[in-house]
Amino acid sequence: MVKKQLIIDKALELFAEQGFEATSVQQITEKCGISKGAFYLSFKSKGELISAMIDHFMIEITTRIDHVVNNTDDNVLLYTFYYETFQSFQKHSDFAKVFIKEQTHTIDKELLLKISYYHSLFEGAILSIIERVFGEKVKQTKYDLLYCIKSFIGIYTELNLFYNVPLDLQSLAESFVEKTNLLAKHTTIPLISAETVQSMEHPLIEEVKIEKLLEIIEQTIIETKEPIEKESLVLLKQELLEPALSPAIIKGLINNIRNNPDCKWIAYLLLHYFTFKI
Amino acid sequence: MVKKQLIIDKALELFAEQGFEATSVQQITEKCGISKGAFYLSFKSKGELISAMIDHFMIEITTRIDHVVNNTDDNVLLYTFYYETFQSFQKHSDFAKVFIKEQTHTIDKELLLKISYYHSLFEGAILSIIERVFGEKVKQTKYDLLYCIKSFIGIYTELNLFYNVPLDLQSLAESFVEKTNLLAKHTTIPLISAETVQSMEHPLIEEVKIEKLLEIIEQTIIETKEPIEKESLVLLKQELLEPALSPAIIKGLINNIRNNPDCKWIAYLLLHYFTFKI
DNA sequence: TTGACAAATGACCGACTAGTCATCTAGTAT
DNA sequence: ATACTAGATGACTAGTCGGTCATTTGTCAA
Repeated sequence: MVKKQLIIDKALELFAEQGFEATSVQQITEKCGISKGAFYLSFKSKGELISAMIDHFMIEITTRIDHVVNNTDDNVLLYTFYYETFQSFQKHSDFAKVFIKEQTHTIDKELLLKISYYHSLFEGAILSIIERVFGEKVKQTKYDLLYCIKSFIGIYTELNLFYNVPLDLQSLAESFVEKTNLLAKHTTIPLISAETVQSMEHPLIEEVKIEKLLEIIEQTIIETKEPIEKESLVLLKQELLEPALSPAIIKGLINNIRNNPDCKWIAYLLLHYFTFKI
Repeated sequence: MVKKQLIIDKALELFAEQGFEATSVQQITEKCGISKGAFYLSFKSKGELISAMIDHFMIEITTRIDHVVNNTDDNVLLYTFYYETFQSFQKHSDFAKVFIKEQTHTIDKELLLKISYYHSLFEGAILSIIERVFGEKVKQTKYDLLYCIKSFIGIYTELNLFYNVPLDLQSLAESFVEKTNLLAKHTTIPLISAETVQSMEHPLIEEVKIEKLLEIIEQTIIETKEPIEKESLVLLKQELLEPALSPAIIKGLINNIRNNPDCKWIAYLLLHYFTFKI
């Protein structure tokens, strides 16, 4: 669907300037050079466009960071994480702007749920990095670190996306690594405990259930042309229903699909599903 | 004007939930139990209400933090600053929510200017604290520190205002003081230089000019009943036009007016005007 | 050339918005 | 009792919004 992508692209430009609410469907269709009716042939509603847009970019960003982090040595992990995150945000800067602006501003409950889902994935990634890099040493202060890392990324966001400050991403990442290490090594007064995090009024995030996963896979099997991807998906679906294959084979099958844009989200979900399982 | 205050209070509740745009004048008047017409007797427009609201609370918060900071020893300055800031935000939590949510979201240029004006006052306060506490030692990294302190406050904001996490403000402030000291003492890789800050695309903030100051003072002289305040204002106005009095007398006159709610903003502006001058 | 079908259009709908203004009301002074 | 006035009202205007749908257009095969 090339039309869908056109609408997402043009709408994103407008959203970045004006926000969701202030941007009308009319403005979007004018920028696309299509009629208002044509918009509703691609999306059921304005909300569905926003939802699709968030999925599109967050899948892109999440899978990329995840892949890089999973294939990096512990000693440069923190640096790589910062660097790749900044890279991702820079690449999709319009989207990043919108996402940050709207996260506190949206009223729509389903959208909020979606946003907090991706946020929790991001937090999970940071926590696993903290555990890999610092381990037991930061047992008391790992949530402190989590929030500090998040707010360091926030500094980058503010400077780069909202004030257009030219920044060297490498020295930026280095600087944040230094700060993170300092805080990890010397912090004695914990700020946020595990209980504090528990007590937070998080919106209930639906676990990615196996049924949902199967549904996505089936849909993709139908749409995919490539035979290797198709067969891999069929086998992986079989594995979800009836575990039989060895970890190496599973890993291989996931690797078969992870470079296909239509499959990378499935690859991400399956990877996390099986690592948790095994 | 008790009606004006009623509208500000009720509107703030709605803004905190829904934001400026999503809240209609109708909703506000319904919540106040007044007619739509009555709203426009108190405010020229919806925008003027928002503007007045921001002034009302930011003057409150700014003057309070400024006063506390100016009357605190260097050795507990950082702690006191964090603590008082959190206190202020907690006290005006609805406003804080709105202010944070809307700062990236507003399109209205005049409003943006107002918001960045108060932001720059806040940044100025933090910078002067950094200089007092750490002095020359953080020459290279003082802007790093500025942004870290700002983002620490952002952590508090996120936890307390948006996730309603119960927090002990004292240990929170202690924890942030420790983190700030760590970063100040050991950071070797600067992130943000003075040039970086210069290059930021700040909206042009109008200096508070002497004419504007005189205007506000004259207006307040007319409105004020208290004879001491009135006379102090008259003398201070004279001093602005023709410097004659000694610093001690000026300080005394400012002290005369700074506890009066209608005058505290003038007190703040004059204090900064004269310390810069002398 | 015709018929069939999908793609695209934009006039239209009901619901909402900020802001206005002729009208009304309650309190005071004479 | 009368006249005046400041405050309050809500129907109203002019406009925007998201979304719909009867109609038109373009593209095929027969």
